[in-house]
Amino acid sequence: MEALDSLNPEQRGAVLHTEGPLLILAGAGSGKTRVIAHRIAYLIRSGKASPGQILAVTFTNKAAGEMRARVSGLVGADCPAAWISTFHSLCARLLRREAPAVGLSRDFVIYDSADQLGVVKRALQAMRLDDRIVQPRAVLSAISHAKNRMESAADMAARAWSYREEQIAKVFTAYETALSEASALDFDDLLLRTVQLFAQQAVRERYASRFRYVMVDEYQDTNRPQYELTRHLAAHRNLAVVGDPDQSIYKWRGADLRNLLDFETDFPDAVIVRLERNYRSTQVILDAASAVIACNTRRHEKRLWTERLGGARIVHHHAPDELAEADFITWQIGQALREDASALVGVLYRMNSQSRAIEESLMRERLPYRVVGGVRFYERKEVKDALAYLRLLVNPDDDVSFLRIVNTPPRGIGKQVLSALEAARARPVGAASSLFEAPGGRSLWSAALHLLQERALPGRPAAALERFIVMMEQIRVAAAQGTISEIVGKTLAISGYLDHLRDADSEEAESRLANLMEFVSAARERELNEPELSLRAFIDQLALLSETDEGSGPETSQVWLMTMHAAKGLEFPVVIVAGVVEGVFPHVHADEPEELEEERRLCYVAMTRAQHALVVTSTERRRVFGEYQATSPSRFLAEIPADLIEPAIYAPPGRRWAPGRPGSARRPSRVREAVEPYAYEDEDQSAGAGVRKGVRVRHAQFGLGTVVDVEPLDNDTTLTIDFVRVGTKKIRARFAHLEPA
DNA sequence: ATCAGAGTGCTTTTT
DNA sequence: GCACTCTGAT
Repeated sequence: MEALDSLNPEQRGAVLHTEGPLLILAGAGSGKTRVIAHRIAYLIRSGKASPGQILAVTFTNKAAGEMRARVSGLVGADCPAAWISTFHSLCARLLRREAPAVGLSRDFVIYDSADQLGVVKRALQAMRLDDRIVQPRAVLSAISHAKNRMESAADMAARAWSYREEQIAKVFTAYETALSEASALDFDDLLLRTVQLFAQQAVRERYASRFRYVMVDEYQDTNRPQYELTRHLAAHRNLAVVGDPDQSIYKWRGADLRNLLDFETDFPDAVIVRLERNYRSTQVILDAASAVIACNTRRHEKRLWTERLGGARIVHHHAPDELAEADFITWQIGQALREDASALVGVLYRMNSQSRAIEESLMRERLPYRVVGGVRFYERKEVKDALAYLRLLVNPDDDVSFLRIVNTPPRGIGKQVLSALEAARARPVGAASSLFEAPGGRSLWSAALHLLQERALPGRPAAALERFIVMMEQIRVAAAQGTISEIVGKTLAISGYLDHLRDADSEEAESRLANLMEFVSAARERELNEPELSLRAFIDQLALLSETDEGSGPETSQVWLMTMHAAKGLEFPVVIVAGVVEGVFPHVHADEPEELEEERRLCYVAMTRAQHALVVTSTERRRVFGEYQATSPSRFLAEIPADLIEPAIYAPPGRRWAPGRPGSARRPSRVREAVEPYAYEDEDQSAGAGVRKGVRVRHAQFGLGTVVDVEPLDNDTTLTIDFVRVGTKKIRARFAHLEPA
């Protein structure tokens, strides 16, 4: 067990305490992933459990993948038998096995938010409700909230106190009917149905002996169904949960901090381990983040410490607008990369819409970057279309997929046919008439079969519909054998999708074709990694991919753009937090004290992602809905102790638009390229040692100057230099790379 | 059936 | 400023 020597005493305690309930309160950067990995490895190597008896639940699939890799490294072998996954993937897997036990078809599909939105919109139409008064998104969020509280549509109807709420409850009912008729589950259903499954004692006992040791990460962000599921899974009480109350940022999604805070009440004999030593950030970053989070009133005092004393001060830049802000960020990234060609920079923002300006600036400078989240690959139209064919193949009742592709590419099936299908579906239908008839018989697919059988349609539409049905049967035959990538390829060919795009012969079609090829490659890659992967499991995986799992841009890229939420669990040597202004961060919508505290926790999460350097930016004004709006620096900036933050030394490249000459956009000036990189803390500590008042120096960016003041700082020196060209500047000696002149 | 153009409402955060 | 929907022309 020599591997345990590398752990500190608290971490080791958490690893070795295997029997009975354990609560690990892990501060940011305290090595909790390491602890969980070691714990799993320890359970296996000590013979306490076989890999198949271990269940570890993480927040994202990516985190699960990392965990798995770490465990393999420690154990010295792959452990595919160990269940390491997200709550949602776990539930999907369990339900695929046990579906009939809760009256569910094994062929259920998983509806993502776009699919859900489609269902709600159709329900609103059917109910003749104006979607301007009852917005689909609002309905969806009300439904999700209800499900998070484990309330049904009937519960919602019962407690409705306004006309609007009654309407929403009705849509909820219609939504549930639609999903059940399509044999579909939404994300929340995955959890709820699994909880329902585990209400059966036999199931509970079976899995309690199967999963002898259960671990749950990010426990502060679990919601009610996840909590119940955890209790069910850990009936044997060998449960270890890991969390940090200060990093709870998903209350809006139903997360309940009480799950973590009440752990001791739930398990009075729980052992508590506190991990307070931080291995990630410098003291400066930690002190700043701690000062900010300390402004929250409802919280337990916690002291994080590190041996990395000192560190560079946090850099703040206040830009005129979000375009100038983006240019500064690009410049700052250039600095960091020139200093360390292999550095990683995380650019974090409050909302996805902020990425555009930054992306454009990075593109202008040809700096490769990767966007995590936002418009994802698997949300592209063509990829969703391809997926819809596959989903309909697996489950013909999937109405959302049916509607998506029945006339894509165009095959003469329009409004007429569709309303005939809707009408036919509303009527009770006779006995099953085909292999493809679903048991429920109320889906659009079965309605189509009926209309054809009863010759209830005029000739031309009937022929078109029949061609579609025959085509799907052809795809089904073709898909009966071959690998997943081959099935995808055949599907796209037989459906006429590829031909349709080739005929279009436009740039857009070209890129769609490329994306589809990419999709086939992705399928190929997956089937190579996982030879036993079924088409159904493949589809499930894609539905459950999370924001952090996929992103656009090369995996190897050194600049990562993402929301602060998506950054949870990640770390970067350099972190830039953009748009730190009132209204954006904290968001305007966060007006309740509770919500404001959650924003502050988000700020804490963002700041503690940084290892060496933290840069924050704000703006004088920015565009909101295309209109300029004045903005002021966020209150969070004022909460950072003044001695830990300093203004950026940055010479803006001048006006983006030359006055009076519209259209003459100037690229940021060339001067930038001559700028010397700045250093990290492990860089030469003696820099600036020979610099004294009155000495003439040369700075790469500012040129010649005279030192007018020298102030010692933790382990660096602040120099005040009077430059010939740009006037007096305050500069950190270690970063300045000054030359004697 | 499909396209182009006009009009509208909206942006938190995500499994 | 954009993505989405609706409308009317082909």
